[in-house]
Amino acid sequence: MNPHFGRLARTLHRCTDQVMTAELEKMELTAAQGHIMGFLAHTKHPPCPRDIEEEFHLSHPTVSGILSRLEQKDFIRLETDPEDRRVKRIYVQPKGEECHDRMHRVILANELRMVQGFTREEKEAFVLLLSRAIENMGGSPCPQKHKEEDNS
Amino acid sequence: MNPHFGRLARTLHRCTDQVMTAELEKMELTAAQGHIMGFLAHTKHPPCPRDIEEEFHLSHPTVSGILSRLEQKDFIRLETDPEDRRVKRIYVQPKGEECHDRMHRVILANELRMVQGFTREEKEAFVLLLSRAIENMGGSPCPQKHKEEDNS
DNA sequence: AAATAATATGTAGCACGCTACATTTTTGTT
DNA sequence: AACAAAAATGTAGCGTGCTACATATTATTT
Repeated sequence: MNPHFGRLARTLHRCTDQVMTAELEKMELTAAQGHIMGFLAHTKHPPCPRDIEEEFHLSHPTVSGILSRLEQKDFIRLETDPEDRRVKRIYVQPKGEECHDRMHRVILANELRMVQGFTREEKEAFVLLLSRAIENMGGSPCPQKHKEEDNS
Repeated sequence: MNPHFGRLARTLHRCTDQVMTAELEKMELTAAQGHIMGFLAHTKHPPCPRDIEEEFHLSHPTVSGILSRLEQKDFIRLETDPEDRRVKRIYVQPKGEECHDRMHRVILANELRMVQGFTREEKEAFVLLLSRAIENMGGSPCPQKHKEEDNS
């Protein structure tokens, strides 16, 4: 019998995604946008789209789309870096700052809800099993770009 | 410090999805389409789109889209049920039958790959943890309708 | 210095997931 | 029988994910 791990992973993802999106609706944010805003809350130096790609293992067109929607809604502003005119810097706007706290609470609440009733050992096991499964499936969907290796 | 269960679930889903899609490419199928073809291989009575929705916990427009793409590519044929003209019956076409074996092998291979190196206990634990997490997040993204009696 | 490679981003086009609304057909009520 | 509710599917529109190709800028080689 096959336990359909793939299907379980997909279902879990979609459940959390929809719960999250529903809770963020009042903030005019989707789950994907919310996660990125959550990440932006902790960064000191304004990151570039590339940083988001690596943090979330997303392709650059995906990141590009989410960021431009966030910019349209005035959560962030994108500006070309004068130091290196290839990269754009992501500046969180006042509207973005305002939602950081709620954002964080929603993300945390969802994490807690997901492993509700799990013992500490089960949580740890879950993380490990998920990570190993991800590793088995090739790690990251979008290939790591410049991983500097020692080619002697 | 949160272990980002949500992010792990999403990453795992996307990894498996992409691996699967890559392997099915030569069959002109995507992962989503392949899973549905795999399901159709086991059904005796021609199912309706509604059955797919429940089996995979998908919304009906999603199923509708995938099925029409499968029909366009001649893997299946959709026909109105004369008994109840609201429902459509899904008939697997020759082209669909042909790929069942390969389909099955690819799905199985991916399941095995995902839990490669897992002990039997770990696999069982993984299924349980995933299922419990899904349950915590509300079970199924699309609300279960009503269960149907088996009268065949 | 000029050509080439690498890097960051933009755009087009598609699959798939959703909600919301519309349509058709059956079923249930009155 | 007429009307309303339920059920299955269709359609529109959007967000998110991808690949493939294009562009701009910087870094490297020659």
